[in-house]
Amino acid sequence: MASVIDGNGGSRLVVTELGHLKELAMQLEGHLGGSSPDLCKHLASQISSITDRSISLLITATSSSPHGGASDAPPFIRATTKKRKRMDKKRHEVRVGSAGGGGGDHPADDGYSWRKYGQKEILGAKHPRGYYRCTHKSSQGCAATKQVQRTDEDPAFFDVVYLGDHTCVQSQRAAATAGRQAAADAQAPEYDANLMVKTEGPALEPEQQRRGWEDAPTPFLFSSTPACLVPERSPFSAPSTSENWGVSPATSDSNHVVSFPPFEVAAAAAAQFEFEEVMSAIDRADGEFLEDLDIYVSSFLA
DNA sequence: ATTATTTGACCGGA
DNA sequence: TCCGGTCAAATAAT
Repeated sequence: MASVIDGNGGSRLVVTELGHLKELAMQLEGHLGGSSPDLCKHLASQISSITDRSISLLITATSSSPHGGASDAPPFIRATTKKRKRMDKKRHEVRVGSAGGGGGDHPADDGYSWRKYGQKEILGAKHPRGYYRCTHKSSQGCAATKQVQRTDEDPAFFDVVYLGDHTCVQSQRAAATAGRQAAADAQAPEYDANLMVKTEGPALEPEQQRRGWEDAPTPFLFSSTPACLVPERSPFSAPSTSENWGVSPATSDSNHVVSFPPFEVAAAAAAQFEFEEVMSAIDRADGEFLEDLDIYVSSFLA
């Protein structure tokens, strides 16, 4: 495969960059639990900028096609579309309390900016399901999507299902930043967040699935100190101070509910999810993706 | 003016 | 044909 790709300077560069990306990601993984959050941040930002570069390389390579022009879809796009269709999108399900802890009609903010594009009554469910996509879908082609549905049992809780990848670089930063800000701004004395996280990653290799805090059997409830969920552990969020998410050890026996800002939890979950996405995308990159790229490039040289 | 939400239409898969 | 996901025109918000 390298033979054909080598024929095109731009594509070869992308391949190099992807290799670099994977190397950095593995370094990052190695340092994740470690004692150097600054190094992690540095690695993460490097990954981010290299990804940007690769994307723009690909875009220019695709738009300045010698044949056909921009009118009809290139074979590369067609091939990938087919494959994307075949493979299941990753699904990440979270049960989270409503914003403000009370009976608000929105779930706790997860730091990403979403745009609602639909709502449906769901058979057998008491509440409609809202459909949201990333605000940067048009500007950056971000494919991330989420579905929000009020729980049947308790109207104070929502089931949020995240589908697909966040490819918008800026928003993951914004997630962490806005998150800390929101948590700091909110002076509501107490949130009740009953949180459940379930991740299914059909696109992941088995060996990749046991990485991070999602090792725990899923779904699961946090009934004590959520040490496995503190933001520090997530590669894309900066450390937050303890007063931002004070844990109340005194759990009302009602249901082992832990009190802490739902945002921090949602943001941490989102960041972890994001990291999984990046890792699997990178791993896919040197296999399937490069295969597609090779097909695409071949079509121009044939 | 632009950007977001609402809501019935539309479409594809089971 | 039914269900659920998305589109898009109308409408609201900023």
